[in-house]
This record gives sequence, structure tokens and C-alpha cells, in this order.
Amino acid sequence: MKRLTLEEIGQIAGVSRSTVSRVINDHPNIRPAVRQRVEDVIRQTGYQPNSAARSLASRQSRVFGLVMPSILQSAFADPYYPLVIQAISHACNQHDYTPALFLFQTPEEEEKMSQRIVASGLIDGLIITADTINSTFVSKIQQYDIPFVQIGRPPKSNAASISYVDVDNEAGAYLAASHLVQLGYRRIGQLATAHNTAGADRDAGFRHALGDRGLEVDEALVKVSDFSEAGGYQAMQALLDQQPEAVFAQSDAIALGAVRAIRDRGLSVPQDIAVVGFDDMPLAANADPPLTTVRQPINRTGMLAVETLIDIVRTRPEPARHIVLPVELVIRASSGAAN
Amino acid sequence: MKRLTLEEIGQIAGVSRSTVSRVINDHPNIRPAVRQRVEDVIRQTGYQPNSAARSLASRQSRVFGLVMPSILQSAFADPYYPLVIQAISHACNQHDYTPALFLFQTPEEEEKMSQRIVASGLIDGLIITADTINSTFVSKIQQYDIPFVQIGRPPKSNAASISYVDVDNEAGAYLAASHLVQLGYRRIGQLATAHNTAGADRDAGFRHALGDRGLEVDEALVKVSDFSEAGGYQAMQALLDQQPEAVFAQSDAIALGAVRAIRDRGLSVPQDIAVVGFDDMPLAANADPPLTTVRQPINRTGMLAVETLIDIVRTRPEPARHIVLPVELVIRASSGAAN
DNA sequence: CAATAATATGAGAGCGCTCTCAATATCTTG
DNA sequence: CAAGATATTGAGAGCGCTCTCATATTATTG
Repeated sequence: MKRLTLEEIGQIAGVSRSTVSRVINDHPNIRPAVRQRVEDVIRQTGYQPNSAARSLASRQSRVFGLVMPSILQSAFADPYYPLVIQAISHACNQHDYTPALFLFQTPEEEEKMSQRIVASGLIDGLIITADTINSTFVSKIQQYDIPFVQIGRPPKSNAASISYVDVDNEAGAYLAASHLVQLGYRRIGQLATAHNTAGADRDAGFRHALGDRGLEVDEALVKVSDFSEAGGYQAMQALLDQQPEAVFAQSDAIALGAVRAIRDRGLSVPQDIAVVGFDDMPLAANADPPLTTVRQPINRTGMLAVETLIDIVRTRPEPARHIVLPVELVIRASSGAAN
Repeated sequence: MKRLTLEEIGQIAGVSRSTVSRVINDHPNIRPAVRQRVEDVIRQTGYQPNSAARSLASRQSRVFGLVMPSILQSAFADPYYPLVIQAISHACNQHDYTPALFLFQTPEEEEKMSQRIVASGLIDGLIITADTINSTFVSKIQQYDIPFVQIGRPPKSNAASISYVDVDNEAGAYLAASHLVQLGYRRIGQLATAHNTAGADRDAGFRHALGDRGLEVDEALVKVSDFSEAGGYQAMQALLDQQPEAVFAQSDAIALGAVRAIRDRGLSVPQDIAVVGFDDMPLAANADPPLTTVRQPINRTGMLAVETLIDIVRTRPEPARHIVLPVELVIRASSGAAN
């Protein structure tokens, strides 16, 4: 099927290219009758403006880049990322933006792609996930003045100048740990993660919760894991030697690994050891036992990232926008609260 | 940082816009000295051609659309999709294409987006995943003559005219089922899926394997599931009543659900019931017990989908290309082969 | 109802590239 | 080394849109 042009739509409707353009872009000062006529022609022909011509003339592409640097298999295996992608995609669809995907598997790939991303004009703005992001890349983005928003708080050092959408990791961990304390557990372990701000914030919340209730944090009960199920399994094995009564895992995947490790020792959850996770992934509810966890609003995170970015593109606001979304504790069987 | 134009690069290098364009597009007939000079300027300035101008003039965007229609949470929870996306992204990066993501959560969203996708010229070609695809959409694509390739075989009725990349589902299932027969199991069940060709092919392979070895398929031992862990759990519960000795699950997620169901009945894998999965997801190796499964080459699938699409865009080959990749059986503990 | 203001429409330039065609430079070869 | 063949370069048009500015139309008001 031949693709029509503005000019041709104008001819059919008996008006000029300019008028059709105005109708499409919702400009004022068009007679209702004319607008109607043009809209009818557009509808009947299925006309869509050529996006290349549009971006060339308007210097806007309505494409957002979704950047996830240095993705390891394990990182992507965490269902969190697919859910974020889904949320962002949905939000982009709603706002007539197209999400372009940039997953970097190696630093070389990142290096190769980044120049194209910033300098080709393909992209109006970037949504950056994963705070392990290479700062070279961020500085390149800033050099070219590309609007961007980060999902997850960047490290404190440059958080002020960077717009981001995050969830209240600290409050969530505080809730989770407090829950365990209130249930009477005293030897409470943590399966923590390193090298990202979400992990640091969850760690802080965990410690505050114990501290506020007069418990000391026993460092022997804090084990470091990555964000995967396998990592949780290993870390829990180490933790088991310390005979914890309960454990706060910094993600649901970790929690599931921990449950598996506990079972493998012949112990049961929550009778012998209570487990609380973080994220409330879909599989948390179906887990065995169903996982007590901290629900974070992934859909809202994605939606707000997109909307914030749109706002930044339009108004270049100063200072940077910082959005922190609330989380909630979802109590299920794994923490032993039913008893 | 100001973005330069071809003209400006030309000025710096002391040649015309046209010559710079030739260098960039690798045309012949440029004196090596000139080419060198221009390339140096490009490198030093970090120049990238404006992609909007390029697509407008060349009528090519170098953007591929990645379409996944009617995604349900559960579908995306299957780690298969993220892995495919990752593979496609990687392949696109290598070939200087940009992958744009179109996930449709509802038919309305699909309807709304499809016209834009086909008629705006944003996209040079489409990679379509999920064979539950709405045929309205396919016919719209064909109407506008957009090159596309499908991942997974389309239904027989229109498979001939559609290019696709698939894995040999039938052979894989045949391997899996034969493996179980050879281990001496006789009451072999299947956790099958409905409404997609992968499931149908795996079902066929399963039946052929039993048939070839003189076993009859007991329909009471075939239960239908969706592709999720939860689905596998439920279907296995039903199957357990039939007291199978072994079960072939059409995906690893289903297999994991089945293992959980078996455990919940107080039985163990593989001592009481052997389990074989399909896909060889990363978590299959870490499962408890490690899962015997059929490995499908997801990376190669994604790579070939992209390369096939590039080929289609360039040469519009007739007839449609059909690629079927081989799979292999990976034997681990869950099938009881170690005994 | 003429004069002025406000509204509605069209014509033209230009966004930064590609591609054709003409012009110039360089190479062959008798 | 002249004439023709060939390799190299530049100028110009045009891709389909947006946006400014000029023009035409309609509304307002003394």
C-alpha cells in the first residue's frame, strides 16, 4: 500500500499541506468544518505522518532509549527487569513514544553504541536502569544535553543533579525487619547485595529497624549475595551455620534461593527459619510457602519514569526531579505471622 | 555539545558534503588520502549522521520493531521472552540496527499501535514473537509490504508465505520422550500446552517417540497447562492422580511447577517420578534436582531472526525463508538417568 | 457599512541527508 | 604526449515534514 503524504491528504481534503499539518498537530485557529473534513480523510486513508520527515523538521523523534548497561544473564534473569521493560513499554505506548532498547552486554558494546545514541538524534531522551552504570556514559549524555531519567537512585555523589524515580528501599527494609522483630525473632539475618544503592538503602533500613527496637546487628548474620536465586542459595548456606531464626532477603529471588537452601538442610520455612523477601514479584505469591515480602510498584515506577522524562524533554526543569515511591509489606506464610 | 552536519565535516576536511557522505556509506572511488582525512575528522569530532535526515533521504530507518502481542504477565514471566529480547538486542547492536519494542497488553493497544507501526515509516522490518499473533495485524503488515520474520513457526495454514526462525520442537520432544522410554519408564505423562505451534510440535514429537518404541499414549496421562510454573503445578496435581512414572513437561517453567507438585504429594524426583523439561533456561541447571531438559539455542534464534530480517529487507527473497534450528537433550538428575 | 481587528489559510524556506548527473582530474595507450 | 577512457569530486534536487510570514477571509465596532 502506497504511503500518502501531507500534500496528498491536503489535495483530497481540498486544503493545503499546512492546514493538514495544523490539524495533525492540534493547532488552534482552524475552522471546525475544515478540521472535520481533514480528520475524515486521515481516518479513511489510514494516513500516518512520516516519522523521519517529522523528526527532521521538528528536531524531535518521539523515541526514548531504554538503556540497561552491562547486563549479565543473571541480572536479566531477575524478573524485575522484564517487568520494568513491560511497564515502560506500556507507558510509552500511551504517550505516543517509541521505546528503543539498548542492552549492553560488554563495555565494548556500550562504548560502541553510546556515541550513536547521543549524537545521531534518534533519541529524545533516555531511561537508564541499573545503577552500575558507567559514569563515562552519563557524562557523555550530559555533554550532549540529552534529557534522561534514572530508575533507581544514583550514588549520593551525583544524585542531586540527576533526575530519578526510585522506591523507598529503606522504608521497605525497615518494615520487613520490624515485622520479623515484632514476631519475636531475635537472631535475624540479612542476605544483602553489594554495589548498588538499592542494596545499600535496604541495608540501612534493616539496621535502623533492629536498632530502633533495641537489637544489635550481628555482622556474622549478614551475608552478601548477588540478586539471583543461585546467589541467595549460596549466601543462605553460609548464613545457616550461624543458626539464624529469621532472615531478610534483599530480593524475592534471593529469598527463594534461601528457602531452597534451608530446605536442603532439612529445615522448614517458617517453622525453623522465617524468611522475608523484597519486590513482590508475581512468583512470590505462588512460592512454597507464599513469601512475605515488600511490594514495590514496578508499574508505577515505569510509568513515572516515562512521564518524568516527557516533562524533562518539554520543560528542562531545574533542579532535577527526585521521585521516591512508597512500598508496602505483604504478609504471607513465609514469615510465620499466621502463627 | 553542538551536533555537526555533513556539510561542516566537509568544510573541516576540505571536501564537499557529497564526498563525506560517500566516505560514511563506504562508496568506492574515493582517493585513499581523502578518505583518510575525512575519517580522521569524523573520528575527532565524534560525528554521527543525523538519523532522521538519513532515513528521510534513503527511505530506510535502520530500526527494527520487536513485536510481542497480547503479553500477559504470565507470558512475560517466562524467562524465555527476556532471553529472546536480549539476543535480538545483541544482534541488532552488532548490525547497526536499533530495536524498538512493541509490547501489546490489550487488543486495543495493539489496534492503536499497529497503524503507526506500519505506516509511519519508522520501521524497516518487524520481528514477531508469539504465535498467538492476531492475523489482522499480519495482514496489515503484508498490506504495507513491511518485511518481517516470525520467531516460532506460524500455523500451517499460512506458514509457507511467512519467513520464520524456529527450533526443532518435534525432534526435541522426541529426544526427551525417547530418553524416558529408554530409562525404562512406561507410564509416561505429558504436561502439554495448547494453542501454539511449539506446543503442538512438542506434542507430536512426544507421541512419535512413544509410538516408535511400541508404547501407546494414554490420554489420561496428558494434561494441559499454560507456559507458567503455576500452570505446571496445577496440571501436575491432576496428573498425579494417574500415577505416572515419568513426565515430559513442555517447558522448564512447567517442569519446575511439576516438581513442586510432586514434592507436595510427598514424592521425590526422580526416585518416584522422573521429570524432563524443555528450553534449558539458566535456572534448569540450578534447580533441585537439576533438570534434564531439551536445550534450545535462544541466542542463535535471535541472531538468525535479525540476520534473516536484514536479508529480507535487502533482497526481498522469494519464497519465504524457513529456518529450523536443532536442539539437544541435556541430561541431568531429574530424569533419573544417573541411576 | 467602512475601517479595523482577529482569525484562518497558503506559500516558501529549510531541517540534514542521499543520489543522480555533470564536471574535473587522473590514467592509459597508440 | 594527445585523445579517449576511467576515476574522483561537487552541485543540485528532493525526501516529507514544520514553522514563519504574508495573504485572504471573517468578525467586530464606531
